[in-house]
Amino acid sequence: MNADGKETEKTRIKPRILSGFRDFRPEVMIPRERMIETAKQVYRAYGFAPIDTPTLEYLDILLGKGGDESDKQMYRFTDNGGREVGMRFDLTVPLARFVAQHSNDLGLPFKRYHIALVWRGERQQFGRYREFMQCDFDCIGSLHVSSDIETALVIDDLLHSLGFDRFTIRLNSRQILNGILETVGLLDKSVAVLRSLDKLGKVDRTAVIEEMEEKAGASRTEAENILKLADLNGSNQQILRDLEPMVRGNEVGETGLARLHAIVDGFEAAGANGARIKIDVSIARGLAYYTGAVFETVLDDLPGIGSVCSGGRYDDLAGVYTKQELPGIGASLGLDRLLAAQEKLGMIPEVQTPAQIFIPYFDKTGLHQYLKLAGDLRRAGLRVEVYPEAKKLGQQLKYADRRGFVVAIIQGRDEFEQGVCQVKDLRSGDQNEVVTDDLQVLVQHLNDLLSVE
RNA sequence: GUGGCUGUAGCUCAACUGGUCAGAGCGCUGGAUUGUGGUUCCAGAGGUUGGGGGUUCAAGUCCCCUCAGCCACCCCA
Repeated sequence: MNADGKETEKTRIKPRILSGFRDFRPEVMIPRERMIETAKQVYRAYGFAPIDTPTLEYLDILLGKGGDESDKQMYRFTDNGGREVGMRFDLTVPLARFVAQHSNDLGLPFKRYHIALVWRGERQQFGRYREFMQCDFDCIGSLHVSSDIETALVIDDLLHSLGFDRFTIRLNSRQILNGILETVGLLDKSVAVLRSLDKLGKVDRTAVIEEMEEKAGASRTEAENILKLADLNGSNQQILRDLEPMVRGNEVGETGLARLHAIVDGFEAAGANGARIKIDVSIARGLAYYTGAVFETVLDDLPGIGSVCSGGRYDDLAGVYTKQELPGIGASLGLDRLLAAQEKLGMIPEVQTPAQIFIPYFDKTGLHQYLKLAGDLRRAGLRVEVYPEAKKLGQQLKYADRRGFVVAIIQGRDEFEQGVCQVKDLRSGDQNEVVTDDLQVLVQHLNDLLSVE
């Protein structure tokens, strides 16, 4: 303000953020952190160990690993030292570099999880952003189908632990697809063919055939033969039976079929719900490096959001970085898509505070006692906030209510004199007087209240 | 990256064919005799109509550019 009482002329920068990038307020960050924490717990439960890698890598490390598209979508620039660098667009390529660089120290098989941001210069859409978080888990160094089964189990476990009940893990095998393409004579066009095949869910049959003719140079008969795959229907066992004649005599195809069988059987044998996994021969996954099983997970209630957890097996993760052959399998949880889904499905409670217990700063002279009580309760494992000002009690309770605190502990002059406190359940409004000289009693009472959902 | 639709207070929206059109509800802040929230009542703050330019006597309302959001393609978490 100047002498006239008017605001001084000043060039203000309008606060704004880049398209496709986001700010996170507490009410979205709280469920976000919870989801990350849940994913970590699941990964750890299977023995996956955490790693991290730089967001920036030398450009040649990243280029050409995920196909032309990922090259195009990659954020890249020349750094201040004149180096060509890129921001990672997934966590698999950095993993490859990481394992190639440290394989001597890591030992195989190596199981890791990696939760971090990745960047893709793509148009934003619902559930799709330019900066988003991936939660990868991979097992490097084993060819055994056991890790394929485990991958399916982890996906199942993840979705379950995140509170989703209605979802389908779609399973397919690149080996089967390649086997069939080989017998048809289109193996060299596999990428284009599979890309078209992948669209079957969205586009109609004739459009897919036309695209195969156009982009992959397939004949109409060849295209139609491939599309027979999509006609396969029914139970997993039924599809497996139907596939058998289609791959017979082709080594790759037969191997793929046998492995698919083993995954389905192993999934159920481990105690998971077999109905949750569904062989779908039309899913191919765009990524070029998959060579075996491929997974894709769709929420039954929100299929439009796309896959929320996908991955697959690759023979040679790090061939461009090292002579050592490193086969592996893994998948990536789409945290941002799942959060968008939870939001849309009303699975996210509106809470703006991570604390449960609220202590109003009620009696002006009681600050030390409030702080002491809060400290005691925190040491007992509770999350507690003391209001920072001695405002009117009603206003403080209003604040607590809005933020979503569960319990308020009210103490004024009377309570201090009597050695008690009022424990108020902010959801029901019920209030009980509890003695404060025995902390255990109070903590027990609070835990009882908090355990009620 | 390409194409389409949209853009008014923090949020959801209103304002006839360009002319008191800058509003409502919710939210927010404060109050309704000094120890109790989520109900009610009162008051207040808050927008140069995303930004810039143009047409016009006059634009939120028409045109262009730009930014952002949504949708489709591409691709994918």
